[in-house]
Amino acid sequence: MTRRPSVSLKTIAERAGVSTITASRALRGMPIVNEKTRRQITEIATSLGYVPNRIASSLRSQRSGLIALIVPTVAGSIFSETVEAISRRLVAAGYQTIIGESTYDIGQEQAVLESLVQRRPDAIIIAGTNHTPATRTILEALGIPVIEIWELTDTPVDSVVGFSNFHAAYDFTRALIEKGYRRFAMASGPVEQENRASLRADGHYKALAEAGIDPGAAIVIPHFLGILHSGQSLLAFVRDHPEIDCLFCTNELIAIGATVQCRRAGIDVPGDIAIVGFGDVEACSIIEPPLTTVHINGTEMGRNAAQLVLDRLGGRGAAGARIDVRYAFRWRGTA
Amino acid sequence: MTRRPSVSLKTIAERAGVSTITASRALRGMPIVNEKTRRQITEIATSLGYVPNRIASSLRSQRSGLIALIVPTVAGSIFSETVEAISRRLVAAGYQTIIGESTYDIGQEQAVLESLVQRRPDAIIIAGTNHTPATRTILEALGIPVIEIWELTDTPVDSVVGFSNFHAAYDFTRALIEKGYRRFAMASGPVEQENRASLRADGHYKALAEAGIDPGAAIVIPHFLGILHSGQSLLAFVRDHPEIDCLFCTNELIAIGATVQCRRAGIDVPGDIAIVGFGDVEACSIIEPPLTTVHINGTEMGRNAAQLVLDRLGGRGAAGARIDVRYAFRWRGTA
DNA sequence: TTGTAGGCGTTATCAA
DNA sequence: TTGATAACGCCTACAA
Repeated sequence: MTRRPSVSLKTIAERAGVSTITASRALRGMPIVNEKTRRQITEIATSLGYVPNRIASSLRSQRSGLIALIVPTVAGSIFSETVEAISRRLVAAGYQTIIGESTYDIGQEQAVLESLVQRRPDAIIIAGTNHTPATRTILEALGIPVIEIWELTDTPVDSVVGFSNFHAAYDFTRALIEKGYRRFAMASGPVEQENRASLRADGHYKALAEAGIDPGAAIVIPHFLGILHSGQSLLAFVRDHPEIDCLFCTNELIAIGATVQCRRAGIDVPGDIAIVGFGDVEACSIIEPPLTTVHINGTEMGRNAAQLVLDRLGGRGAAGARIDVRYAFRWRGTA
Repeated sequence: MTRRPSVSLKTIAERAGVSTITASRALRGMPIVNEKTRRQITEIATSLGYVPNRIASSLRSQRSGLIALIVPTVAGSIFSETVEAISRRLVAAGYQTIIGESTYDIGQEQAVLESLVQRRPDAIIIAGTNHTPATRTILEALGIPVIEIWELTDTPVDSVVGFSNFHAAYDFTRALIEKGYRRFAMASGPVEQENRASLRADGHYKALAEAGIDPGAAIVIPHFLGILHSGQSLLAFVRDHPEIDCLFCTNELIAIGATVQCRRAGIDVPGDIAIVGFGDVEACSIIEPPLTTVHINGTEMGRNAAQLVLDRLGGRGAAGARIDVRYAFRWRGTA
């Protein structure tokens, strides 16, 4: 670990006999620099192992090259497709994403935002459309592109890329009713703060109410419980409610856990009980039987969000964009 | 999007009738500041919506509060446990991780490193111990803590937290031989650059050679193919090699794909063929039958790596740490 | 307990 | 095509 006397533009400029600004221009590939000069400067920079200081650059240019991304969690694969898609595209354009986790809590979301904002990101991508008033104030005051994702709204802070969780659940439930299911129960993550789980629950219940069907029992599964542990709770729940013919889960991890544990306990899915999820991570397709669920295109959301950011930062496009990536039902083996 | 005339320490200091350095000290909670003064400054800062500029702070203090983390990919859940554990711990200590993806390529790893290093991270955590010479040079010249993870080595750049991929595969294969398997084949991701797949393959083959067992056929599955697609290739491979009694996979995703597709094709696992994986993502436990595999503790690696970083940055601990998180066999249903 | 002076490394701006 | 100057916002070092 050699503590190298760090080489800066000044060092290079001195050796090349030019001013620092010329060295800067040369290394940034600005065309106004004489080719011979540039070559010489580049060579010196290389031989000295020069590493540009993006911190200084950010401070002076007022552009950090950072994009803040806030999601509930990066664990568990639900959001990781989106995160991956966003990072890939932004990295290709020379940006670095900095990720914050709200842990499904808008208070924590605000704390995370306040922390990320100190690094002066050039844009923000944030999951969800329901935030604390303070969060909204901050987002609006920032004066940078803000893209909300994983939901739609008519009153975004700026732009939004997502789908209607409410309508997806509503439509899906209607389709299930049409299939003949009548005795529903719901399994969900914590329903609060107008989060995705609550919007999905609302859509589900609305469809049931319209059809005059009893909402049935409900069970709440804590976040981060793990698929098989969730499944154990759900198995107990299902056993306590033998009348259920369709267990509606507001996320796919819960549904996978329920399916696997019911099967292992000798309950026939979908024979004895149908189980459906919401969201379509890869694990949905590998269990037996594969899960019937609502497919959400996390990658497409990520790509669109990143593209919006790039457009805005490139001076193209305006605030107020609204992209609906829709959803699709995957009728597989569990219903 | 109000373009607020940004409020800096200077603004606050002026309103409070103190110098900027006093405002700085007050807001950083330095105890030497008079309590009354601090309260006043804090109030002004809050009312003005002051957001500290970490870029300026980083530049002046020479500490960015950034930890660079380089992994092959964050998709696919293999490394996400580790990433998650690292981020959680570092965030709690006030650091932000910036992630780079090497896409399983040491050339790309170098490119990513060169990019991240421009942001002057306070430490680096990097997966793997085999790097390009240039990468190693850069890491050594940086003069900051460097933690290599997901492998062990006697010649780390600095410190290392991992396990021996070679020995894990070697031991696992010996255990499989003891179980009675004799006709092996191997399925692996690209084997190159002394990566984890190649180290695991080496360990496997060494154990076979010592037992005088034929290495058998081998198939390479490209990265990022997807579990079920990989499984299709593997199903075809298995059908072409009916003599195999144990398919040794160098990662668990491949093994899951093989198991699922074989089962669906009516091949009995483990009756007709045993299938084993390496690594233990959650998906291993939800398939039928659940996968026999080598359990790797990604979370523990992450926690340890993060802790090493914090110790070093806190002035505790020294370079040269070596933490072996070991591995364990999980005998489940596929072998 | 508070303040002065200056610089971290880069780039915007204006001038030549 | 190149350069001089200054400034981005903060914090280190030293002084009072």
